[in-house]
Amino acid sequence: MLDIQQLRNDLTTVAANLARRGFVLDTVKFEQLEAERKTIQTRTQELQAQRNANSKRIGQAKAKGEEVSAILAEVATLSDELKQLEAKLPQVLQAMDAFLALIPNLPHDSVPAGKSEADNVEVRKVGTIPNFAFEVKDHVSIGEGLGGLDFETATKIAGSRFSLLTGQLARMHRALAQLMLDTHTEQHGYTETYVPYLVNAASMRGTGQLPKFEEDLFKVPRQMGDGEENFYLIPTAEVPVTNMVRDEIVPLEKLPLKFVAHTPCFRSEAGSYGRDTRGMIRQHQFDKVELVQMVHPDTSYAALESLLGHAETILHKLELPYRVVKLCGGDMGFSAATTYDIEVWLPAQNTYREISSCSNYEAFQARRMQARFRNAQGKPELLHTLNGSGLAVGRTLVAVLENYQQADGSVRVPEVLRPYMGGVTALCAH
RNA sequence: GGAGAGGUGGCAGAGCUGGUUGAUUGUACCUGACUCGAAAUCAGGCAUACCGCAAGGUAUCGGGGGUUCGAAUCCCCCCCUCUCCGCCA
Repeated sequence: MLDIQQLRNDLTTVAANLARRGFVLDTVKFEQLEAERKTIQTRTQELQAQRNANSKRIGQAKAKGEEVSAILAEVATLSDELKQLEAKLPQVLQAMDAFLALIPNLPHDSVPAGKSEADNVEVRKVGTIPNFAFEVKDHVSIGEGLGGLDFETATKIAGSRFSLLTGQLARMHRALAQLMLDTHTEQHGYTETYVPYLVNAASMRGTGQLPKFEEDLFKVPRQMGDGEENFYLIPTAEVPVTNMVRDEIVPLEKLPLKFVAHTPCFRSEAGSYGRDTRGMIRQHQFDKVELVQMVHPDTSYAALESLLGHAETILHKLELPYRVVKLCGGDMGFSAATTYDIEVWLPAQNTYREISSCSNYEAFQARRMQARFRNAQGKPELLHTLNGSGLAVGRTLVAVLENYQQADGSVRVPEVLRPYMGGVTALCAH
């Protein structure tokens, strides 16, 4: 959610900035809503003031035992118009709210111009792309060859876009998550958290998934008293973790807050039919270790760089080649002001694929959530929120399988992972 | 699932026989006085959002609806928390 003051004060600049990410702001509609709101609100408050004053007089008169019917008659003349306006005002305010809720965040000045993935800017390349003296296989062939990756059975159990890991692959998957959690808690100062995987609509609104992206979410209907309300399966741990501070005022000395959570993520992947249908790149369910920070506004860009570094550390440790790209305006997510993607090298695809996305949301989420801190002057002020994958566990497994594959179909276990896998040095078919 | 208690400002905690109560008080916090300095003490300030150049106004006492000229206070529905019983990984 953008600051409505900013829209009121400098609509053309806001519109121009939003255009940088390919969003066309309907300024006419905004001004219409704003004008309507203003007249109705002003008039309503005027009438309310009159009514309140009269009511007060009635109270005082009654206390003295005086006659009040004259004042009552006076109040009665207000009530019709007031009732109408009081009914209308919330409608206008809601319309404005709905309008604001669909406006994406303003891109930071440093965000490159561009429309799509193709316009993203490479920040750095790290590691050496491996040369294979044999024909590389993709993770599906490798996994099925090893016997631990079974899409057929997953499809029987659930459907397409699910996977089933068994034995040594399941263990490696777990080992990767452990490595990530241990690294972030022990070396990067994050607090480990265990969170709900089903959340309410208010939380989804807080981080920006609702109202605009409901079709991307899995919904779980739930009987609530007379009506029905939904639970939503989390598409990322960002949602429950960031919402920890919703409607909170964090004491200044507690900042920055840094949390890490390992959770499954559920995405309906509506609209991505036909994309990445082979393998475990794009699934309805996948595990991710997520880094979340809530920080003082002055430090959020420094925090973004360090958070990005924390995610990169995992790839260093696993010795996987990757690159960092800065997303252009047109490729950024709805709520982000700046996003870096980390893309890992996948030999079978002969390209880099996203394995992490690290963003600074500035106050965009905090404003929706009313997540604040008490500043040095003692006044509540909006926090800045950030998050990034550190990393997507399933895709990391894919990257390890493909980058560490050997001619005989076995897969070497990265050095750092071995302590988490009982000292096993290679995965072999048996 | 059954029975009861409760949800008020950063925190604690009044008010709840409807009227000058946006809300007593304590505490925390800020400013000033005193002090070499601090503590203690004293004086003042101290919720949020919105409208307004300002004066000032409006809204908000878990959420929603209702009664009323007027609701933190009365009525209805819902959510949440706590205690006891039952059930259960």
